[in-house]
Amino acid sequence: MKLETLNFFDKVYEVAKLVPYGRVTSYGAIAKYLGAARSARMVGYAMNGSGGKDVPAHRVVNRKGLLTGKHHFEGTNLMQQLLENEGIEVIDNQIQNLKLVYWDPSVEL
DNA sequence: CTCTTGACTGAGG
DNA sequence: GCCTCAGCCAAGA
Repeated sequence: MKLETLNFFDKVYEVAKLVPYGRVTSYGAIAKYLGAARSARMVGYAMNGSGGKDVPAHRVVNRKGLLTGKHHFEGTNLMQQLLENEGIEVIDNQIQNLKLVYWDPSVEL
């Protein structure tokens, strides 16, 4: 594929796919890793197109570990279910022990 | 080109 | 720690 095909959105998908099982990261962390630290919002915006792709969007939350994007999933608790299925404790859209499951691409990679 | 939108974030009170 | 405000920037109309 051409480099030009790797748009901001596509890069977001690539990084999202790199998130390990049972871990989560933030929009800002991904943005920073892509060199667009100020474009955290675009990361989330990009995830709109993650549907139909192999992107584990449920592993991407905001910096507080809050499932702000759960409304973009089918059910009302699908995102939380997926996370809990990976061993991540989630209570009321809030990830517990965030530090333990947090994964920062700009650090881990 | 301009204006709006948004799954965010950091700073200030 | 919580709430509010403003800046950020790419995409779509």
